[in-house]
Amino acid sequence: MSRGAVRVAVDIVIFTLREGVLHVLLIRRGVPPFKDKWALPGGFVEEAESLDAAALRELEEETGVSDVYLEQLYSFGDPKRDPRGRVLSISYFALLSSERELRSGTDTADARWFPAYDAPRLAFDHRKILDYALVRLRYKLEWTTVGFELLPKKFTLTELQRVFEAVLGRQLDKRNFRRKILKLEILRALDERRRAGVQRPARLYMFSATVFEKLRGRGMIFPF
Amino acid sequence: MSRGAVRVAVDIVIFTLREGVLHVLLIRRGVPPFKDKWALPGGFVEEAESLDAAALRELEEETGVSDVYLEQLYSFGDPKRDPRGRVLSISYFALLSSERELRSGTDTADARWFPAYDAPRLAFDHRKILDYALVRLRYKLEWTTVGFELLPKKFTLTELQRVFEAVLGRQLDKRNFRRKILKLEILRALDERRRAGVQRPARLYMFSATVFEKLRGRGMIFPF
DNA sequence: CCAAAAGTGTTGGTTTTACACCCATGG
DNA sequence: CCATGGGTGTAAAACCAACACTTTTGG
Repeated sequence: MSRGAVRVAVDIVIFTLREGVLHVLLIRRGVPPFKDKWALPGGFVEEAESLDAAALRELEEETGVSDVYLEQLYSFGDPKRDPRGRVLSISYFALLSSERELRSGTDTADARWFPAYDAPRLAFDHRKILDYALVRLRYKLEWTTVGFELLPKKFTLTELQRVFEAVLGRQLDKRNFRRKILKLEILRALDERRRAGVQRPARLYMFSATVFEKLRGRGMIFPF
Repeated sequence: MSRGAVRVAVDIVIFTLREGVLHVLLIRRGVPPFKDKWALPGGFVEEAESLDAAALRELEEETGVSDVYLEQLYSFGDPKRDPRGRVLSISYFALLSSERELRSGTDTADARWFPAYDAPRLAFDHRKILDYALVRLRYKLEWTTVGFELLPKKFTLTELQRVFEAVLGRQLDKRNFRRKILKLEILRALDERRRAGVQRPARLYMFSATVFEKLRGRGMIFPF
């Protein structure tokens, strides 16, 4: 093995919202090391594959979805992080909108959604990776538009507020939240409403990507 | 070569301030590929070395300094980014305080400081790395205390303002800047003054790390 | 007394926070 | 008519941006 030659894996922190709670997808390892322990989904980077491509491929393999929000997080390179030998982990985080239906095989005994703020012990240094992803997600939520990635295309303002609350872990004032979001002018109010039970139907909105650049100009998009 | 085995390099964007202008250290490559072209300092990660340790080692080799601000930036893994074969680049950025004296050998024909916003063509994908580092530095400057890393321990408010102006690339209002910085309560005013020419001597300040946690609590420290 | 940079306050506009009630709907 | 979540405004405080003159020093 020549100088600097190591194996490179991608590990993905896949977030979604279920019943208003932020969840993360974990896989139960079938082989040592850490057999039967929960771990982040991931795998080795192939020969001629970019890191992003490897992350997308793993994501597709685990969940059956493509075309999702995916962003590189951090690279973990402690020589002892994997007992099998030197494995570099390039971590990513992904956001799945809650409407997405995942391949069967997700959410079985060996692949389950866990509340992100209440995950079990994890293999390797995956706890560190998860914590890092949570920090990043919280910050990006407030400074970028990633929040929308956790929702279906059409959503109500209350649903959007629930996303913010689930990620930030605190309650927000309904009036202030709405004022702030609407002032950004990044939502398109639709003529549709959603009947969601016995109460007054809520207006639906869409994220309006055409004004994305507006925000960038105002320094509101965080370029990481 | 087993699946996923690649060589791993660290490349470091080393910033400093010279005469009020943000500079970056570049190395002229002595061997192919890109012989005689300017490139970011860097090198391969050793067998049993963490990524951070590799970056620190390279930094020390190039500049002779240790104990500097260093932070991982991003990992670039395009399979074609290095014509010699697959080389993953873990990029870092470092901030050197302007008082630091560097090893001789820095700032020679083969290692030179260039204005960061006016660097020559770079080898590999190093231009992308540099651009990324500049974006990151600008953001961190406004949301964290990294700005102090570019200054000596004791500095005047005007010097601090020059750092902000050099990085952000725009003029700031002296009164507003001072008010804002002082309100953070992260500076300790010293009893010393600096005589810097014919004019009125300026009060010296130190960064007061003991109040760092205050800022964190107020969400003012950006955790990347 | 001149040149040079240090130092210092006010005002108007915008943003943020805290806070409570009526509305539309289905059962 | 009741239960449920949808929807709306206002006032006080904090924050931000624009703006100009006096002070201290050395020569």
